Amino acid sequence: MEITSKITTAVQAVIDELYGVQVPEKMVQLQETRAEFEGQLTLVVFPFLKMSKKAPEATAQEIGDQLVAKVPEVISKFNVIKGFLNLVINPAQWIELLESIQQNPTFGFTPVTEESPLVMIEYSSPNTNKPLHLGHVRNNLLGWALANVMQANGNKVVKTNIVNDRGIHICKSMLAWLKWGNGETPDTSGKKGDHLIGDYYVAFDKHYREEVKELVAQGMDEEQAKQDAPLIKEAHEMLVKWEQNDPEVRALWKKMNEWVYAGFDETYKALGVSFDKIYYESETYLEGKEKVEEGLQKGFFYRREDGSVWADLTKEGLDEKLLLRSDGTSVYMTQDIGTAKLRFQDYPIDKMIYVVGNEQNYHFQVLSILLDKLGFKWGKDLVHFSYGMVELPNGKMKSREGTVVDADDLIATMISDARQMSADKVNKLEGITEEEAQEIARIVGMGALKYFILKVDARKNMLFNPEESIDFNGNTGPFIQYTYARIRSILRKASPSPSQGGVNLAGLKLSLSKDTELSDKEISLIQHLQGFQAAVKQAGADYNPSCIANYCYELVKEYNQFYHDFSVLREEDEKKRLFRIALSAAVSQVIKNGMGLLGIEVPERM
RNA sequence: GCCCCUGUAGUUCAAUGGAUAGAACAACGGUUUCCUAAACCGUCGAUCCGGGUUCGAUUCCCGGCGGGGGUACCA
Repeated sequence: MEITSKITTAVQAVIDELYGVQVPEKMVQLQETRAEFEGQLTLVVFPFLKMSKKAPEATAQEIGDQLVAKVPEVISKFNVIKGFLNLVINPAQWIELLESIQQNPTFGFTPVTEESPLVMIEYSSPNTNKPLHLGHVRNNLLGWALANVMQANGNKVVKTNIVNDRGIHICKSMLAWLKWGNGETPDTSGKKGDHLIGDYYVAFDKHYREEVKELVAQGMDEEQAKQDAPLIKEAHEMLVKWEQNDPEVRALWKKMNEWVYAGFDETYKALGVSFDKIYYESETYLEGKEKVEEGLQKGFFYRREDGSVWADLTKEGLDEKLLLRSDGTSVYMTQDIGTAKLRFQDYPIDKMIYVVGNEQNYHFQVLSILLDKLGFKWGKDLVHFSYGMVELPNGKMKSREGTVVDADDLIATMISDARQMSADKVNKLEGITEEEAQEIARIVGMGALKYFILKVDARKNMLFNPEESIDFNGNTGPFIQYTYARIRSILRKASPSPSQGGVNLAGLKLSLSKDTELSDKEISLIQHLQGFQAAVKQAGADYNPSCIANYCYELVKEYNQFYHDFSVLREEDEKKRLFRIALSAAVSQVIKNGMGLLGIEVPERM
């Protein structure tokens, strides 16, 4: 049992004995003691003053006395500062804790069992008319990390993606390609499929705006011109043909979407994300219509004179919401209902999490109510993991204004920057092959990008300045990766024989002496290691992967100080040396697992 | 108009209602015969404004001001 929870229980017992009150666990606030005071754990005694009817200092004193008397882990050197009781823990306890961490490769994780609830996480959900940009990158990284975090908290996780593969936007690209493409393909052009299609989407928009401009010049009202421009009319005709299953349009649609998927797959692979089940809007939107009709029959919704179908949510404090247009075609909401239906058929979902930007907050508020009405048991408690936008120094990213940060470009830049960075440090990695150097650059470059995004609280908007490249120093992914690589280097030297577990020390049993003398820094490190459990739990409870990033950073900072001030392999006292090797091994293991939750790899050397 | 989110050093980010609000970047200064200096140490520097609740407020509540988003036939 970990130390903090042991002490918590002890405090509850002491309060009961002293004051005859059974306090809830939450009232026992144990925090890490600040560095300037002696001790490792601090009890905040203010909540107990009403029971003790004594001054903070006196209350702290008597609780401290009782703890020392009752709990062997607490030694007598406790001190009281105002309302804070600083406890000193028996060093042997820390060594025991370290051993248990080091021998448990899944330390901090709750195992998934047959009985675990099933959580489905939807993320990514791209449109197939343009390549992925930085906003998608944030979505994908968050979705992936969140899935890992949920699994680490003992949930069965199904990762899913709903691809928006139909609609007017696709028709625009198709039309432009027909008009100006000359049969160009990814192969003939050498372009990635999603970029090729994106270029035609841009081309459509360019010509379309020219047409509108001309019509306005001829005296037409701008709104009217936007509707009457020949190109947009043609695109609409194409959409109608698509819905009518026109073979030619469908064939073209299929071909172009395949190009896009091939492009997306490359980007997904580079990002290191994947899905267990992919849904396509073209296959779900009709299901949504059915479900809406069903709701209409049951009287949840109503039809207006023009034929459109609506949900009245004024009782819930919201507005009325359109579910089917007057021409019978479906809207965004209809599709989400249809997708939900299919998902529910496919999986016994206990909880559904949608990773979608915060501009959709209202949409998901409504969706939750509608799904609940339609009888989805998880509808009411669906989680909209609502993340903030990535902003550029000049504001939002806008495709039309050409201010998007392309995902593929960014990835390539990060990797080549990382390569450059390590090339500047020539003496370090001598003897490695070109492939190894490139692989390290990939790991480090992606680590920098991923950490940059994931360390920020997902709910908040974040800023990305393309002028300033993402850092490799300071509070960054490479900082953490570097610490890992240094530890692995130590471990290789400590135990060079593969049969001893030269590369993987996790399974190696180092028998540590309980009476090894420990420094404050070493105890503090063990304490930080223990904190991994809490970080994982909090990340799960709050749906907040940034907890893990912040945790890793704190741990690594602590270790780097230790590394600087103490020698591991050159320590002459064997007890201490073994202890420090074990401590380093445990830190590297927790770094690897923590970064793994974020989808960030760690290199053996860099 | 109405609804939601948000406001912390020059900049980018932290802080379950707890001790003197932490980091990083930038700036300036220091550390290498020593396990990887992508490291370590130091200096400078911040809670938008006004009330309230509390032993204690960056955190919770109310009112301003600033920023972002949504708002019924776009997704």
